[in-house]
Amino acid sequence: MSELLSPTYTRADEAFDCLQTAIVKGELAPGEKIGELELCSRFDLTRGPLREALGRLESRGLLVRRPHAGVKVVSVSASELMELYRIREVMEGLAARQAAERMTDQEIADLQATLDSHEQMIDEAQGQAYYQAEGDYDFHHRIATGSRNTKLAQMLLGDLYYMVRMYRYRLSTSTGRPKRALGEHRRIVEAIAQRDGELAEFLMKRHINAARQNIEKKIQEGEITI
Amino acid sequence: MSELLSPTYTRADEAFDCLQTAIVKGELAPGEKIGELELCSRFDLTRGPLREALGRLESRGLLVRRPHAGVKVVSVSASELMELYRIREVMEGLAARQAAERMTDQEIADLQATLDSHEQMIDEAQGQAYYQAEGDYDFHHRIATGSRNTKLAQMLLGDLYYMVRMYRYRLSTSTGRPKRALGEHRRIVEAIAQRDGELAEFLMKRHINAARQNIEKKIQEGEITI
DNA sequence: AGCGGTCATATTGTCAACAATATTGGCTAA
DNA sequence: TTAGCCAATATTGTTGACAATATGACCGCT
Repeated sequence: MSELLSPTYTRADEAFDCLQTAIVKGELAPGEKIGELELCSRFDLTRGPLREALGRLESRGLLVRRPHAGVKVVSVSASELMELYRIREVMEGLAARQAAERMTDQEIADLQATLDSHEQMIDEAQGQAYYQAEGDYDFHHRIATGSRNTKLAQMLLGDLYYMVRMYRYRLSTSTGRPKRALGEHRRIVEAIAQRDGELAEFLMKRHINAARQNIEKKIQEGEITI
Repeated sequence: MSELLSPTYTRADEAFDCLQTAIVKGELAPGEKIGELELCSRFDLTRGPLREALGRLESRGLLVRRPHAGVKVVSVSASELMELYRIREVMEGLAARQAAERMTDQEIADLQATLDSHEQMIDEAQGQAYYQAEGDYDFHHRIATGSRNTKLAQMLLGDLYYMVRMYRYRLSTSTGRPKRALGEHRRIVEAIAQRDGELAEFLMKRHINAARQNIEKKIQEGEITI
């Protein structure tokens, strides 16, 4: 974790980042009860900053605390994961619409460039899953910030994406349809480039809906289990 | 603040609630730099729990902290308030749709009953603004929880509503259109009662959009200032 | 007079000891 | 043998003191 990004990076920030990535990467198993002192020794922290970080993480819904009883990583059911995608659908739809209205030409050009590099990675077919997952994350990240809607970006980047990524890591599965997803990305960017917010919203909603159905199918077929 | 609601109500919880309501009610002015020790003496707390609460509040976007520099209540511009309504539009639209699919008949009956009592309060015309504001909050609150979408309800009740209410208090203005809003509420509940999720979503989005336009107009006319 | 640098101060960040409470194991009695 | 209760223990919640840093004033220089 880069201690040098911000000139003043407090221990609490460090604790927050460490715990968040640990939870997302599955190093802290969901449902597992975990003690404060154990966390302290593990991440070389003291309890003060740790507790402050725990408060933040609880507020974001990544873990739950019961007074005097300890803290455990939140465990979300398959149906709850589907609910997350429903939320993403409407919120990212809005983000796409506002991005179409507000992104600069430069940002749109950059976005198209990243799609090109994503395509190249997929064609080279090495480490597909990883690159596709990161590429997908990168794409949605840019749309969210491009919406110029501070709170919207904050909610997407700070809340939803971390929970979704948590499952990406645990399932260690990308969408499983990289080419198709890339095509959908391209059409969304096209709509944004044409400043057609309504179309961008529609396409984004359909894109996320497709991803949700894809995962739902896999769960029902028993390919993946939560 | 009721210390008896939860059997174990920690100081940090107390601090969190106190500060949140103080911010929402405008007792802590936006932009105002405020010291920790001042907050401690004001709410009779010690710095440990206070800092934990500050972390939570920062995570929720109600205040910002700069290391070694202090904490100040977030100040949101008029345009940012409008952005909040855009988010509400899509999220509460989703909530209404899912509520139509999932609320129990009993819950729907209760919802209709609350609308009746709201109507009565408005007709009696005493303390219109207050009751209408509370009634409106109550209505949207029930829809959010009725969606059975945990994360959605959490984001609406825990994040957005507090920020919106913050402005309600500061402007000390309800929507200014109680009768009309009540009629819109009724039509939404009708759609929910008929289990017509699509219609409920449409009506809810239009309802919030109307509220947004109403506030936007008032701001442009200079009736209210932020 | 205006500007830059330095230092004192006050405030925040951090830490370690103390108090309060939930859990767990054992014990007793039915 | 099992159910319920009680106490010991370990963990969390809280507190006050210590260290580090940003702010603001003062002074000297240009």
